[in-house]
Amino acid sequence: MNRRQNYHYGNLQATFLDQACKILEQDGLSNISIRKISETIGVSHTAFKNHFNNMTGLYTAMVTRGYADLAKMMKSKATDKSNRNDRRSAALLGYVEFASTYPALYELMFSRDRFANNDPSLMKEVGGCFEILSDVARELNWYKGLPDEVNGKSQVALWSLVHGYAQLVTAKRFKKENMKGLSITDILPRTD
Amino acid sequence: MNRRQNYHYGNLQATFLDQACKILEQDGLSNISIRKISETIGVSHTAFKNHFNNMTGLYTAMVTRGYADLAKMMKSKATDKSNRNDRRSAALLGYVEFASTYPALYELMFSRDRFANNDPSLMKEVGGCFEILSDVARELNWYKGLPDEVNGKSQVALWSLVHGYAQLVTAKRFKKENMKGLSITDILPRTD
DNA sequence: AGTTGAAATTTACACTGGAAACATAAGAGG
DNA sequence: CCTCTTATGTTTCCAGTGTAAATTTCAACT
Repeated sequence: MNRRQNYHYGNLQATFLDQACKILEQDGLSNISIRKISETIGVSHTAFKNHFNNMTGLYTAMVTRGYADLAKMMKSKATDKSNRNDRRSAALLGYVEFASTYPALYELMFSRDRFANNDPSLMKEVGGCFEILSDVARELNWYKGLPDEVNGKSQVALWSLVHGYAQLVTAKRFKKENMKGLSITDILPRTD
Repeated sequence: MNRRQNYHYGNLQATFLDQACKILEQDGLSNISIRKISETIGVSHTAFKNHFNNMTGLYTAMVTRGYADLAKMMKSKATDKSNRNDRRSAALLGYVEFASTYPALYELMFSRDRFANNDPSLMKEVGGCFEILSDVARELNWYKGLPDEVNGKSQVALWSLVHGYAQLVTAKRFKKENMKGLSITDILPRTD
């Protein structure tokens, strides 16, 4: 592994994916480039084509891993909590922390024309995140009058709220005086 | 105006801005290019430098106009409504309609490293949008226990909800069966 | 040992944004 | 009317981008 005496590299796929995510956060979504990534690894700028077909393919892989990590972040924050209330708070805090830690990747994950939206493994990871949020939404039990299983209002509302909050915070769109000590759990509608 | 017999164009600034927004929606945020815009206008690809210094300058102008139009859209939908309840619903529906009509511009408006976040005229327009939403939030009167003027919880919550909803809808992240006949006004928390 | 196929390189190309020097037009002031 | 100045476009050039095609390397299998 990783010897690279002369030619072949050894697991370039994983290395490239790692480095791509690193440079993405360093330089921002609009300044990332394949040649830069390749150069820092020490490999020709066309080597990635064997592993990711395209720039689109690379982006798709990055986004896929992003959603997987997002799900992990939500779960890991929730594991050591004892009661339900703390668990769902933890999941939401994990969501926002992910976006704050990897803002450029988060921006990529919700960009419109860079990656393959219909990629099967990506759809699976997105579904995983949606499941977690759906569980939280079910526990929150908004819109008591209607069965959530039918229309999914709560899921839509919760994901909208947490995604909007996460992106607006990372984009610094809120005034400072409005954000003092505020967190995502503070703006959830009351459930009583 | 617009004669362009030989050299000078005549209000190239406005023309360039219009065409840039048009091509942005046609080709998507990651496929826009100055040369393409200039070519369709019939002008050299460096002519825009006199009006917008940079690509960043052009993006900043586009985003500024985007926020201005967003405010207009919210206001125009609300004018012909008689009661307060309909007016705030209309503003929110206008917000979502803007994002749905100009999804690429909306994506640009919330991107992180393309335009000058601290541009004065941009900040003014952003402030205008925030004001409208703040008014709606005040009328919604969530979090009755606390004075909204102090901590701005309602403002943060409302903008998070409507922005998240708008972007997730335009990015087609929700399952179809969850969206049947659903609109932004349906997922507002109850105020009773 | 020879063959085969995956993995990486080299080369070439069309496209991008930007800098710099130049060309043109319009207006101001004599 | 003439010059000077300034704004506005053009030309030319350059570094940097992603991608396609041909080529080279190397590991693994018969």
